[in-house]
Amino acid sequence: MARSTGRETRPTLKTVAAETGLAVATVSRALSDAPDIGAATKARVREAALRLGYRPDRAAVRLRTGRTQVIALLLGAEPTIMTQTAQLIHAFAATLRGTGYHLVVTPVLRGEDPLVQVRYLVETGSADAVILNRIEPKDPRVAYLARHGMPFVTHGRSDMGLSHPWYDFDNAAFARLAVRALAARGRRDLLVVAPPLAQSYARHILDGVRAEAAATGMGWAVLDDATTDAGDAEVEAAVARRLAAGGIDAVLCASVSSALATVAAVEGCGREVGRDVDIAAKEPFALLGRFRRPIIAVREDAGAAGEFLARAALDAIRRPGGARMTFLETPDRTSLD
Amino acid sequence: MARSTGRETRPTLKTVAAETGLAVATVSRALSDAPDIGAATKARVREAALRLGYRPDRAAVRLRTGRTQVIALLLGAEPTIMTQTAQLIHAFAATLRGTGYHLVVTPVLRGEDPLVQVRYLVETGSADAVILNRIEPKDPRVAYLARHGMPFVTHGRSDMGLSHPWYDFDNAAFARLAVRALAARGRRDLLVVAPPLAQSYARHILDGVRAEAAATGMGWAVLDDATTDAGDAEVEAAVARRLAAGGIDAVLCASVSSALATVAAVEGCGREVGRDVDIAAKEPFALLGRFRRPIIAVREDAGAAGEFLARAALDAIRRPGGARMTFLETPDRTSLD
DNA sequence: CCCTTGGACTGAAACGTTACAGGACCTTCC
DNA sequence: GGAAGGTCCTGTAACGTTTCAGTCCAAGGG
Repeated sequence: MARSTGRETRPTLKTVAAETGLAVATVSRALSDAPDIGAATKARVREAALRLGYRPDRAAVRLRTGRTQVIALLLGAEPTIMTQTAQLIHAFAATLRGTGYHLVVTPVLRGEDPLVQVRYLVETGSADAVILNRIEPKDPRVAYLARHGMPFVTHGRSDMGLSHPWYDFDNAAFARLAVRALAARGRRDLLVVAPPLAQSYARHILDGVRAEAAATGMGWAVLDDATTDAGDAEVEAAVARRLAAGGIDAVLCASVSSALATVAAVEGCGREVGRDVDIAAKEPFALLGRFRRPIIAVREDAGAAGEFLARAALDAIRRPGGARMTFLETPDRTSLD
Repeated sequence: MARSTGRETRPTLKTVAAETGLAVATVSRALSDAPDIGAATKARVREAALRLGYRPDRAAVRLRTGRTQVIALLLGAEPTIMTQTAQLIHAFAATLRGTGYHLVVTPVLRGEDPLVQVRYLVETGSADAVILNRIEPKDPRVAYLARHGMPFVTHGRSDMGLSHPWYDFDNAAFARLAVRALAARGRRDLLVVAPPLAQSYARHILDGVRAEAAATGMGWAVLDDATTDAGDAEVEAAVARRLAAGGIDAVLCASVSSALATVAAVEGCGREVGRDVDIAAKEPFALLGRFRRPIIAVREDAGAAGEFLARAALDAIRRPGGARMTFLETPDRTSLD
């Protein structure tokens, strides 16, 4: 029974102008709180706008001012476990509610040049700011966006010496917590399953491990770079080799998937998680930690990242030049679940 | 060193018109392949547009035509495990790439009237179509969108007798697969941990259980509605009570979180998963299945949902009235991992 | 030879805003 | 009394499209 009610046109500035007997320009300036409009007039206009249910037309504003009121979030091609992403998107969008900004999400297609998205955004000017969800070691998108003066914020810190707001999980703190927990269980020989060392976050993990290992007297070794970049099967095989070689009673994993691969490796060698070997891992939900509790889980709060990045993006838009000089500190939300 | 290069204005219809010596209107009509433009002219215009890198201004198109080129995805308040959501968003956005449509994501804020989002979208006309990610039993948003003639598509089927495209995981097939697998392991007495029966998908699960239980001679019971709607702790307690009462050797769970709660309950009673009790659950990743393999996991492919919903939304936009009459069938992507 | 027909193109208006250059009108001050 | 300066408001011109109503010209029919 959805009947379209003929003349059901939504109110514009013109409607409000007619209602108040003022000029369209006056109404516009009154609503944007311009200095040269009388207080009484402003109040009158605001009342009428509210009463009529006036809402500025985004397309018209965008056409006239060039401001898109859009923040674009660029997703990676295909992360293994995507709960962080969902949490991040959710928190990001929630933070944007009520600010007048909309969140547009775009993924990199597999096999696609990662620059096409940012080029599109810059060339068509279809966003006021860009969020790069995950950045690669020498991510060309960072340089491109900086060069073209597009405000942007990254999840993960950039290694390119550019100053822009970023948010990063405190990987060093994660590693310290994990090592401490493993040491508390009496473990003495740690294997670190980290991403390739070229990635800055791998270095932060190692910094944390180094510090806490020294403090607790734990011995440690890192799994070969090449293998950890490959699939879970590679990781499982590599870990199994190390275990077979002996002298390992603890493993620290940077992701849920490598933790699961490690579990498989441990069991493949006929050992038992929690008895012969302890595993510590980073994960977004209390998933591993709840499961029979054999894995020590450190929670990565992607919601905090989303909220932080949203605020940073709004900031970057509002202060086009200056604010981009500030490095924003990583809030330490790391906690042992 | 980001220097703004003075006159760096992007090409418009006017630019192309000047280049080709034609009128702006002609260029516009040529590019939109209107019938009353000569073939030679069209070719000439297209060549020039391509060469100059012309891209229509979305704001201008939107202002003029009312078409927003936006599809809005409405997220629920705060799902427990959000990997499905990420997968869905990813696939959805990927499918939209190259269609000219952008994906805007909005969450319901906690405690907020679920209608405010759809009202906003309808009143400001800021989307051409809406996707409701998860719908409630008598979701008021469905009625609202239908009443206001906004094209929409739902994830999960609606129980309101309205015809619109939807996508749903085949819960009956999931239940059949799960029961069959449990029966194959020699289990005889099943407890079904499902969402409140008012939700249509719970009914589909029970349909599947009923059919396969009859076929395999499995006995079964459903966990109290009220408790499954509550948190994981409630579920754990309720399952523990049932287990203590005896006669249960299998549990079927509709979600990862309830599966984990069930594991906790089983262990809390001093029993062992895989030995005394088998658990089957639905999950988006091969997570539970890989973990020591005590849980029978049925994979829910949210990526397929995202792709399907994106196509359905585009369809609904293109054929405003007609296509909305067709119910779209659920592709059976259910598989045992 | 004129009139119609149709094909190929054009001019101008409109979509809803914002920004710029004024224009009333009232004080204030010399 | 008139100039100067404020305050508060208005008209108009864009922004880049699409669309509607023509215009122009060649071909074809009578």
